[in-house]
Amino acid sequence: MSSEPTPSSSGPESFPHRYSAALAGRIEALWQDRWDLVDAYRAPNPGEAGFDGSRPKKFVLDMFPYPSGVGLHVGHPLGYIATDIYARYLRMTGHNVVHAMGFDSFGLPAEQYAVQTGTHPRITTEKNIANMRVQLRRLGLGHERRRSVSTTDPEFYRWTQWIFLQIYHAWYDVEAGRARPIRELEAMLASGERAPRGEKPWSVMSALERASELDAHRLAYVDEVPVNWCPMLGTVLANEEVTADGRSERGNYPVYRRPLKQWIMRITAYAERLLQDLEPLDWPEPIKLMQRNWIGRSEGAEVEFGVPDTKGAQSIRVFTTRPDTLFGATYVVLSPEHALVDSIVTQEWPAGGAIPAPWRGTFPGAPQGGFTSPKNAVAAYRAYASKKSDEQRTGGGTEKTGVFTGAYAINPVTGKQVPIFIADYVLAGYGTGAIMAVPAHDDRDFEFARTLQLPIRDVVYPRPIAAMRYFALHAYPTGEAAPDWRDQLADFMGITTSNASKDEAWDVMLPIVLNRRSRAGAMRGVELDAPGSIGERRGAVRSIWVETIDSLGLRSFDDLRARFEEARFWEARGEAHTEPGIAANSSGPSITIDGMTTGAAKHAVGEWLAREGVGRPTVTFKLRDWLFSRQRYWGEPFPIVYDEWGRAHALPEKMLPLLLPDLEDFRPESSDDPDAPPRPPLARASAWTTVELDLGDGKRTYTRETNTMPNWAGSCWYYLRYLDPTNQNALVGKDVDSYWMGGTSGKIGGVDLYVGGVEHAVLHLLYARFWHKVLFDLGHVSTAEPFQTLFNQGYIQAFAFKDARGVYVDAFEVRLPDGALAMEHQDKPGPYTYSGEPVTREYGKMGKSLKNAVAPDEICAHYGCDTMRIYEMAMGPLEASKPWNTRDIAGSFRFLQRVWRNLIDEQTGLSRVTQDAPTRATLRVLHKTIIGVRRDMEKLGFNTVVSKLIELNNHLSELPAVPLEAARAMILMLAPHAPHVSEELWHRVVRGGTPDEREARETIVHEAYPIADESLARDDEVEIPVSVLGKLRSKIVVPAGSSAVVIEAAARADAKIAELIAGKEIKKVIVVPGKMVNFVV
RNA sequence: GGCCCCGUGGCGGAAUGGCAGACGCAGCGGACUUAAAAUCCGCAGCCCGUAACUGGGCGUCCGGGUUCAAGUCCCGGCGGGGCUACCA
Repeated sequence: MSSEPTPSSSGPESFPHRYSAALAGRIEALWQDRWDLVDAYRAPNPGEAGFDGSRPKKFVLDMFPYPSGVGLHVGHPLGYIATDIYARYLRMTGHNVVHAMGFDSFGLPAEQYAVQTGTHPRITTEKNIANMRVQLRRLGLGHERRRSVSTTDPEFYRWTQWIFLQIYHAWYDVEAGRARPIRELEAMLASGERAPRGEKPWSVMSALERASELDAHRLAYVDEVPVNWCPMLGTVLANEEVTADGRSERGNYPVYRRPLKQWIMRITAYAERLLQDLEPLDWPEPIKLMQRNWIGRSEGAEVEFGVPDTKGAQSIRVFTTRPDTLFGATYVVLSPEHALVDSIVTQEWPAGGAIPAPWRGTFPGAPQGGFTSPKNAVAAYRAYASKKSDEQRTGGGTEKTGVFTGAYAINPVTGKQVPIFIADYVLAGYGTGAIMAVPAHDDRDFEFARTLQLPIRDVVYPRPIAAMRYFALHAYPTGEAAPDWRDQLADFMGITTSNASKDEAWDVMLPIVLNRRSRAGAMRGVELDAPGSIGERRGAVRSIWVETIDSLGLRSFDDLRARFEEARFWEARGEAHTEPGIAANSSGPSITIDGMTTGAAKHAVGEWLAREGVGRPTVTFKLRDWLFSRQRYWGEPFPIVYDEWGRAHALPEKMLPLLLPDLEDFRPESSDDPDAPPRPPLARASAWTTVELDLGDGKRTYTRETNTMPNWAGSCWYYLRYLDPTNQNALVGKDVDSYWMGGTSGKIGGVDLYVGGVEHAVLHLLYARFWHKVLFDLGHVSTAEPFQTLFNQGYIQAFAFKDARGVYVDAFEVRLPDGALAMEHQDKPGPYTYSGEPVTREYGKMGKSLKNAVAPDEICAHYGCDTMRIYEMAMGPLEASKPWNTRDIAGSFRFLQRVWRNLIDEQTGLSRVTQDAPTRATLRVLHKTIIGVRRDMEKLGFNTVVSKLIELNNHLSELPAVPLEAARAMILMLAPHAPHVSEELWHRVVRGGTPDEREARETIVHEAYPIADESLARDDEVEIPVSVLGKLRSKIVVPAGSSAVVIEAAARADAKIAELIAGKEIKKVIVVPGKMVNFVV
C-alpha cells in the first residue's frame, strides 16, 4: 500500500480545500458524530413519537455477522454497503425504513477463538463486537443503534429459549396442516377425539405413559438416532454441517456416525409447506432450487413384501418411485442397519449350495468362497459397512457390495419368491431403509445384480423397442417373418410410409436403438449423411438401422423374438433403462399393466396396492429432522431439566432466561478416538447442573440439560428482535410485527430485502423459515414466511500467490519481472517472484490465511470511506463475484474529487455554483440521469448508478459554472452512495454557510430524492441508425416523436441510403420510431 | 454421474431482441510546468485502405437455427464456476 500514489500529494498549500483523503476523513468523522448525535436513522415504531403510518414501510436486512477476532477485510462489507445505499434511497423516497445490524455471537468460531487466545468467550466476544462496531461505523453504515442485538445477550437468548419452549410445547396436526399447542392434543386425547398411537386407550394410561405419548408428538424431542459425531470438535453436527467427504464443515475434522441421544426438531413436519411456500418468494431461482433439492420431495409408493418364513409372517416395507416396475423386482435389499435383519437372517444357506457363490459374500475382507452361513456373512458385512462409512466415503465409483440373508420375500404382484440381501447402497435413513430392486430399470440395482449374478428382467421398453417387441411376439409370432424380417420390421415401423406420426416415431426410436444419449445429435448425423428427398433420407435411416440390428447381435428373427420372450433385452443395451416407456412382461394373477405408459402404470399399481392392502402411494422427503443439540459451552442452554427418572421437564417461562454459567474451563473435550463419548463442558458445572426447583408439584431435585443449542438458533429469529429490541413481554409486539413484517398484497414474507451470501442457501435460510412458520402457526408472528425478497451478493475475490512448497506468501510483496508489484498490475501475466523466488498466482477468495486480505480501514485511511463505498459498488453487479483491484480505486476517488471541484472552490472552500437557470441541454441530461438512476436503484443496479452520476458530473464540468438546480439534484442522487461528502456539499452548496451554523437535524438523510420531469428529459431531435439488410449504413437526424412515415422518408432521402437502395426492389421497411430503420431489399 | 449458472477489448465491466464495448483502470498523444506529480483536452476492439473522411471487411467462446434485426431467444459442442452425490 505504501507505494500507492498519494492522492493528496498536491499539497494543502496550493489547494487548501481540495477533496483530499485528509479532508474526506475530517468530513466523514464530523458527520458520523453528528448523525449519531441526532439519531438520524431512527425509525419510530407504531405508537412511538414521530411515527407516520401514512408512509409505506421497508425492512432492509443483512445477514448478520459473527464477530470474528481477525477483523474485516474489504469483501465483508460489500453487502452491508449495498443495503445501506438502498435503505438511504428508500428513506429519501418517502419510506419508513428499518435497517439495523446485530451480531451472531454464539457458536464455534467465537469459542474456538476464545480457546486459541485462552480468554473467556464472553470477553473475546464483547471485544470483537466492539471492534466490529468501530469498523462498521467507519464505513458510514446507517444502522439504527437501538435495534442492534447480540445473540449472546441474556435479554436476547431469553427469547431464543422461549421460542424453543414454544416449539417443545407444540405438535404438528397433519389434518389441520399446522402446528398447535400440545395441550390441545392432550385435550383431544382426553376427550377421546383422538386415539393414542398404540393399543392402550388414554383413559387407562399411567401418567408416565401419557407423558411419553405427548413427547412422541412434540416438535422438539429427544431421541437416540445415528448422528454425526465429531470427536475432534467434541460435538455432534447437523447433516448440513458435514461435508460430502464426511468431514466437519468447520475445521475439516473426521465425522463418525454414532447412535446418540440428542434433541431433535421435527422440521420434516413442515417439508411440504417449506417446499410449497418457496413459490411466491422473490428469491434467486438457484437458491430455491437448492432448497427444493435439499427437501427432496419424491412421489412413489410403499410396497409390502411378505416374509413367510419368519415368525408371525412379518413383511418388509419398501419405498419406490417406480411402482410400475414392480413386476421387475427380482430381489429385495435392506440397509445393513435395518431392524428386520436380525429376525430374518437364517442359520444355514438355503437349498444346500444352489445359490450363486457371490451371494455368500465377496466384499473386501470376506473369506475365499464366501461365508459358511448367512448369520456369519451378515454379521461380518455389518461390521464392514459401519467401518466403511466411518472412513470418508471417497466419492465416485463405489463397487456395489452386499450379502444374502438366506431369507426370501414374496413379490406381492407376481407371488414369486425373491431373495433378500443387505447392502450398504441402501441407506437406513431414507424412505423405509429397504428397497425392491429392479435391476433392469435402475442403475444401482443393475450394477448390484451384475456383480452378484442376480436375475434381471425387463419390464419397461422404450416406445420403439416396445413396437419391435410387438412385431416380434405378435405380428409374426411364429417366425414366418424370416428371412427378410428386417425389411418387414422396417415396414412395420413405418419407415416406408409418408405418415407424419411415423416420422415422429423414428425421431424417438432411432437414437434409442443406436444407444445414443443425444437424440438431436443422432438425427443430425442422419440428415447430413442423407441428402435429398424424405424418401432418400428414410432409406439412409433404414440402412443405419439395419446395421444397428446386426451390431446388436440380432442375427435372426428368432433371435429377436427369443430376446423379447426372455425379457433380456438389457443384455444388448448393457445398462439399465431408467427412462419412462411402455410396460411389458407385467401381467400377474390379479393385475396387468402391459402396454401402459409409465405414468399410467404407476397410477394403476398404486391403486392396486391400496386395494389389496399391500401398500399405498406415498410421498417421501430427503429432508431429515434437525439435530439441535451440541456438546459445546458457548451456546444457549436448553430450558430443560430432568427428574430422577430421566424424564424431561420444561422450565416455566418465568424462569427465563436460563443463564449460561461461568466456567473456568470452557474447552470442549476433543479426542481423536472415534469411540470417545461426548462430554458437554456444562456437565462440569456441577453447581449449576443440579438444581432444586418447584415445577408445580413441590420442591424437587432436578438435573439440567447440559447440551447447548447450535449457533443457528439465534440466527433463526434475530431479525424479529430488531423490530422490538427492548420488549419485555414478547419477542416482538403484535403491532410492531404486523407493521414492519406486514405483507403487502401478494406477498407472504415480511422482510422486503434480505442480502447475504449463497453459503446459507440451505442452512440458515431453511432453519429460519422453519422457526418462522412455527411462530406463525402459534400466532406469534403475522407472516407465513420471514423473507419475501432475497438477494445473493457475489464475493470480492483476489489473487493469491504460492511458493514452490505450496505455502502462501504475502501477496503485496510479489513482484513482476520489471520489479513492479504484481498486485498493482493485475492485468499483467507473470512470471512472479517473492524475495527472488518464483511463485505461482491463483485466483479466489480473499482472506487472512491466503495473505491477500485488504482491510477496509486501510482504504478508508487512504481515500476515505465514501470512495471505498463508491468503488465497491462500481466494481460490477452486486450479484457477481469480482476481483479486488486496489489500483482501480483511484477512479472512484477522482470521481468524488471532480464532483467536489465542480461545486467547491479549492482555494476558498466556498460554493462556486451559479444561481443561473440551467440550459435546456443541461436540464435534459439532468432529468435523463434522474430517470436512469431511479430505475437502477430500484433494481439494485448500484454499479450503473455510479456510471450515470459520473456522466452527469462530466457534463456539468464542461459548463463554466454548475447551476444550483443541477448541483442540488446531483448531490441528492450521490447521497446514498457517498453520504458524507454529499452531506457536506449539501450544507456548503445548497443550504449555504458552514455545517456548524446548521441546525443538526436538517441532514440530507431525510431529504426528498429528485423527481424527474419527463418533458424536460425528452430530446428535441434524435439520431436514428438506418440499416440496409440489417447492416448499419447511415444515420439520420429527425425531430423527436417523428412518425414512422416521416422517419422512412428521411431515411430514403439520406444520400448514402438512396445510393444503396437505388434500383432495388424494396421488399420490406421496418421502422421502429425513435429507434431504427431497416430496409430489406 | 446428476442439476444449475456463466463465457463481451490488455483488465473490471455497459447494453427493455434495435448504433456492441457506456463508465472506470491501465495505455498513447497533447496542454500547463524548468521538470515531475496533480489537473485539463484528445485518441483508443481487430484488420485493410485513404491526402482526408461520414471508406471497406471481421468482430460478444465454437457450430447451427429462429428473426427484417441476435451479445441477448432456441438446439448442439467446448471451456470455467457452483451445488449435489448410491435419496430407491
